[in-house]
Amino acid sequence: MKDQDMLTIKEFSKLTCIKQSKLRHYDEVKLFQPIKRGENGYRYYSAPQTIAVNLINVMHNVNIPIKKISEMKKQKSPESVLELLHKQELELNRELLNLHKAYAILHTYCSLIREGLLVDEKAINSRRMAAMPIELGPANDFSSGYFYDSFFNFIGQMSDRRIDPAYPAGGFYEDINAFRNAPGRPTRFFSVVPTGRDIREAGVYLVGYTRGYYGHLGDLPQRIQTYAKQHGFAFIGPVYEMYLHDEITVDDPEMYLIQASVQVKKRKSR
Amino acid sequence: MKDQDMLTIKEFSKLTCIKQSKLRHYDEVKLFQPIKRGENGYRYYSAPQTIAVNLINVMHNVNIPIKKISEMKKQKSPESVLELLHKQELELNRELLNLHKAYAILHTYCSLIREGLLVDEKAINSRRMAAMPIELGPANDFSSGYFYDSFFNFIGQMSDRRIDPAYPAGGFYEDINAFRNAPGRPTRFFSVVPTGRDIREAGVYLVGYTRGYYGHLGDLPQRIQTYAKQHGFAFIGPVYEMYLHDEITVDDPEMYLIQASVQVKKRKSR
DNA sequence: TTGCTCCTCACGTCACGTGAGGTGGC
DNA sequence: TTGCTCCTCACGTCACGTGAGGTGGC
Repeated sequence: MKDQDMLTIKEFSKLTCIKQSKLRHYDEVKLFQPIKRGENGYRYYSAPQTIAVNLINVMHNVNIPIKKISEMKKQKSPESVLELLHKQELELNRELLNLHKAYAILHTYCSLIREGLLVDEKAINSRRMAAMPIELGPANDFSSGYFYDSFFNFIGQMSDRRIDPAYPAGGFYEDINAFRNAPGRPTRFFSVVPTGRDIREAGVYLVGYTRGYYGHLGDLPQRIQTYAKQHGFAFIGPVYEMYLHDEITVDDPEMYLIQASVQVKKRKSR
Repeated sequence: MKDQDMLTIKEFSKLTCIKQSKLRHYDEVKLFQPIKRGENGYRYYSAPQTIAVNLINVMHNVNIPIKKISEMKKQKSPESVLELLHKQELELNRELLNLHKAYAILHTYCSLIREGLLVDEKAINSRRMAAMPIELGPANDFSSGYFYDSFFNFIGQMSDRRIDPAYPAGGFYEDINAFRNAPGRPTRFFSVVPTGRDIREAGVYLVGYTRGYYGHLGDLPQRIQTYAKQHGFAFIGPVYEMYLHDEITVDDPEMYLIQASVQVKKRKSR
């Protein structure tokens, strides 16, 4: 016989939006149990239990392991529950920061890929670019003959500075000469990270593209220089090398899409 | 023989901060594989692989299932990757909102519990209270004789208004008479939710406490009235009933900590 | 030889989800 | 009897983590 005050698992599930299988599991591991079992084994829940199970479910949804929540229920006291909840508040804050970071990483990748899709890769062109925060790594030293020593050194430094290695990386050449003399061997590496302490200034840039494997810039430096000469541009400051499409988005390593950008000004006409 | 350019699983794991067991698992399910296997079965990774695995790991950390990421790698093209990443951006946004909500819920509970710990439960006292956002439910109808019908109706309404049922609930009495005449049978229920459209106004309140099960207010209404009379307070507006400690924090149902608050003003002395 | 790293099973674990097969009340 | 709900196994799954037992290079 069902009591007026009692709810079957179906009713309780509907009221709390928690699946029956989850409620049975909660019962089995003693995280949250019905107040009564019928003679036929039926689970019966009471109305006020919705309050408790809702909070338990929230805690569980934010990845507090069942064992921790169970402990809380055993050590039930305002002080201990407060302590656990407060810890979880702090933990949640950390998680939120992590998710924001992950969001920024995905967003940055999206921007690069999208830009790559819009590009006319044959042409050099000049255009205004907005400022872009980056984080510059240490000066590279390729004397070991092993390119990736420098790259690993860069990754290590970024890690020391608490910058996630998943942010897209690029190459920084201190000026057009460095770029022309050793394309693919940047003066430094940089991360494209919103919280970066450095910046690619806003301004008018010459922007060119090429396809090729990491560091294989082909004739891009020459094409940029020729264009500048023909159109009366003088170079200002560093050259930035970025991979709009790389092994994430393209199968053939020779088809990665590389962008080089360098700030320019109009040469005074005589 | 190890190639100069190649990294063992240990080195690669250290560089990427991904555990060896995780890398082996990624290999097994073909999510991410070393570029080469030695004759002895050793896994060898290349330096540029750190870039790809970092993004994969980020995606995986934000709960994109391995199968989805694998699909992406099979259907590799800028357009399809962009689509997936963009979808995940939106998904992440939803998740962030959920976590913020969970944070708000935990935070609200912490506040209530903490307040309960500081309380002198015997005494009535008057003090300034800050404004508190709440969301009022529909008017209760207890004529069915079954108390929880009203409560379920309230929960249903909150759910319709997209308010998480895990926020602490309380009772709202339209005035002191409703409170005195039917303690435990509030005019409405309310949720303590930061985004609530209603408000418990800032002002001077008489605040009293009692211990008991949900709705068992004992002599609290009388104690509040007596205090008001003795100290020359007149009541303004509704009475709010809240559970600072409930089944989450206290074992014995008779020891739940109930708070009642009602705004007052000084009666003019004659 | 000792230490260190690597390997492959195989099994454990966590929190359920999913049938299969059977019961019980209107 | 039909439909619906409930139950208990038992097994599957997902993403690893954890040994056990063995190999291979300096």
